[in-house]
Amino acid sequence: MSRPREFDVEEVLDKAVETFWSKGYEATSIQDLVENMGIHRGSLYAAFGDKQRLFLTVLDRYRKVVVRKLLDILDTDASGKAAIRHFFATVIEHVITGGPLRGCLVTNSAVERGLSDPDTAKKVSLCVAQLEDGFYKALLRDQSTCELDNQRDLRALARYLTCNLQGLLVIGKIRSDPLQALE
Amino acid sequence: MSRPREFDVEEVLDKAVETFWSKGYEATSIQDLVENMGIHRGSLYAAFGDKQRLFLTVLDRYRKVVVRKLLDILDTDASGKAAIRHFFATVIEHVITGGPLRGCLVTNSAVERGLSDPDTAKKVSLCVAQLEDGFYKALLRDQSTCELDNQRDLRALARYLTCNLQGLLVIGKIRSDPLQALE
DNA sequence: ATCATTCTTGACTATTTGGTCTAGAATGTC
DNA sequence: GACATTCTAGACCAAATAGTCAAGAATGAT
Repeated sequence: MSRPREFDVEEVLDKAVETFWSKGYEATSIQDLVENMGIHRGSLYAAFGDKQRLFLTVLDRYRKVVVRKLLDILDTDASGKAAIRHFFATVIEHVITGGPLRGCLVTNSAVERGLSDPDTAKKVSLCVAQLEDGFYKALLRDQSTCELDNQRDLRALARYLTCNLQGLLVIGKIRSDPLQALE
Repeated sequence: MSRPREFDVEEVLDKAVETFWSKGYEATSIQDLVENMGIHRGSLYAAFGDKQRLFLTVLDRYRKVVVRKLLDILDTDASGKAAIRHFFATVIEHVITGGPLRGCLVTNSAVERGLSDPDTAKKVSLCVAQLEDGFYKALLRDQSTCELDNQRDLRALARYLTCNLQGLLVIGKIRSDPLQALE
């Protein structure tokens, strides 16, 4: 009935993820997005709305792709301890090899925009809550197999791990040699 | 010999600290600074140079005032454990009562500008290194009084605490109820 | 093949950005 | 009090910003 889009939405969205991830929200101009996404201004606005809406869509995409992949590591048959160990090893690998120390889009967005934009804050909170829940469920497995003391407050432990994760992602942006930051 | 400044440099610098702290580098316009610092455009440029140089000066000021105050907590006669406990209690209090969840200027700057501006990265690294060293020295006290096992790698422990601090500051920006984030 | 639809394209606009400059006022020294 | 100096004040500028729009091209349904 009409002319179809010439670009793949998810494909260019991934380019937008990369751009915001590397530069942050404020430092990314529409021009940057146009160039990196490889589509023209008009198409961008037609397909994704304004910068703010695109950014929120980008956050969703990041959660569905990057965060999801991490959550899958925790959601396994292995022991919680092993899963959590694997999780952090992957994050560190991710931070190290993810090109120029760009950290994590969620963490970056929390710090840069969490205060000024409630919509961003909400999406960031969702990601963080999902991670915390992933830790919690992993810990629960260990408690059910008596690998973990029944008295331990798993919610507190999960929050503790989430906090450590955020710290690691910040340190990862500071230290050029991330191995130094490890232990 | 010449007309003296009508404003106190440190006083208006503190206003600049507040502004960058609350809004971040990119989101802060010269106009914001002019309004918040209460001096006029020309005076601002004459006294502090351009935006980038002002920001670096602001980082120094923050380190000398805010970070210094925190370091003093660690540098005490009390046991390392007590000092570190006091330290984190203060940080949390600081994050909670510091107005609208603005976190820590160093952490914020690390995330927002660490990648794109080497000068900022350097100043951020200095702050983080100072904090790590503060932890290290506190731990060293406990090792000398045999409160802490001689076998422990204090440098690793200090880095671990530094990482936790960063995580706490990020979580503090996300959670509207910081007590939730505590344990 | 025609037509309605929706795409792409790039020029366009109003606003805001960081930064400069000139004019005039206030000061300390002589 | 006169002068050199350095302040304040705010108009000014070029460039970049986010976002719009109109014209033409490509498509699918008929």
